[in-house]
Amino acid sequence: MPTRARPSVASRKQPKQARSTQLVADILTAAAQVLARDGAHRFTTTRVAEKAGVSVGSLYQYFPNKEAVLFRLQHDEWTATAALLDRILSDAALAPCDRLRKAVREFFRTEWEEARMRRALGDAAPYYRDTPEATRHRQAGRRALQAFMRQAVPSLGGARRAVAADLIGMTLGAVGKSVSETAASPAQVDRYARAAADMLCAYLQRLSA
Amino acid sequence: MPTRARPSVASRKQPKQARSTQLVADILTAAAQVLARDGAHRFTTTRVAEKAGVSVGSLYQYFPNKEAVLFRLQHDEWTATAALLDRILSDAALAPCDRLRKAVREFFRTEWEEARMRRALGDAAPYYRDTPEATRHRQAGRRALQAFMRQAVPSLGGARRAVAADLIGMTLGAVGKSVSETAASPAQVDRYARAAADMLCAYLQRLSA
DNA sequence: GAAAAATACGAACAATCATTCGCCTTTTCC
DNA sequence: GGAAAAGGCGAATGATTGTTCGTATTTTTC
Repeated sequence: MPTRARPSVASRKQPKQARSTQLVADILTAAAQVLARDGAHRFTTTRVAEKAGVSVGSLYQYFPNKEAVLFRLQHDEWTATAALLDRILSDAALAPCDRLRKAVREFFRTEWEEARMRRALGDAAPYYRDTPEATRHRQAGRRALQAFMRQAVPSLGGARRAVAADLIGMTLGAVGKSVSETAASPAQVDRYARAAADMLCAYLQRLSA
Repeated sequence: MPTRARPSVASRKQPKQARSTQLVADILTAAAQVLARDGAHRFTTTRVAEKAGVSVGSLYQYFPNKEAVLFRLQHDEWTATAALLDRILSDAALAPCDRLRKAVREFFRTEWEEARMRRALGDAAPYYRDTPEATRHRQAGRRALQAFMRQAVPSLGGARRAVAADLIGMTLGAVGKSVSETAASPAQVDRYARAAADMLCAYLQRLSA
């Protein structure tokens, strides 16, 4: 696995014509399929290009390196997940605890549905984990959860609230990952989601008391 | 990264003389150092052998492949962690909740102290994750936690108790990992440990109610 | 002390992969 | 319609790595 200079994971150049836009889309679709089918271990640019019906050279015209493809996939996942959680957690029509319930359930479900690709993306994390873009995503997630916590436990001091928000975020992400790798059926996913929600709600109530 | 036939991760042959026993020990020490220093990405048998002051050929006399070295490292970690948690969680002198507190604190601390190697071992998980030995370890962990839960919430039905035990296990492991990768100081580790213990205890009490 | 068993060695082999670059084709723009 | 820009191609390159195997050394056995 040769490692050369790392031009970050930013895009190399923007597609300007319709066919190149399609080409990038094809590459991303193929990348997701290769990741799910062959695993992070066998995720190679050649294989992705082949699956997409495209040449390797073309791939490198829009992605500076392999990491960039993986990061783009993860980026899209993060964006979708962030939108989902943001929508649920800021829904003032529901009590904080109910929002959490709903968030856990929806999140666990989507994680489980794409379990194979998520797992492979997790395995590939070392490739993109430490990029500035990844850090920015994590920060955005933290802020969203802290905003939620301000509504859920307004009486709690800022420092302790921040720790609690981090803990909930970690639990959501980490347990979600565990569940999606462990659970065998949607029913089982829901059982774990219910249990996790019970736990988080119990924690929330203890914090407000 | 060539992948050939996989002779599992079992030992290839047992050292019979003193010098070979020492050689295996040197290899494992070197492996831990290489993992911590260079990361899973650059963990190669050649590098390990070099660091150990030993030839690659010798390494392959006692380990069937690279995975086996990694698995052995993880195996030793698991064994130590299991002993630690078992000891704490079965200490009848403490209330269940206090055992959990102590377990979380101790576990988070040891995770954090070896953060670099743990993270790299986590990155290397795809190499050994699906071996029967790994499954056996996970099963043992589950059983220990279920035994604890029988004492902590005896009134709860078996099925729900099993789900709760799994959830606590996932939370402990997954959040511990997150914390060890995130926390910057022992004080911060303890803050997270306290918060996680609060959460788990609140859950335990809700379950008994 | 000599044959046998165990150990140790490390150059060589066989894959695999990320990435480039010279060349050709298609689209855009005037 | 033709020049220029954008897109597309894929064999070749340069590295790295996991693992083997023939040979040399050390220890054990009798």
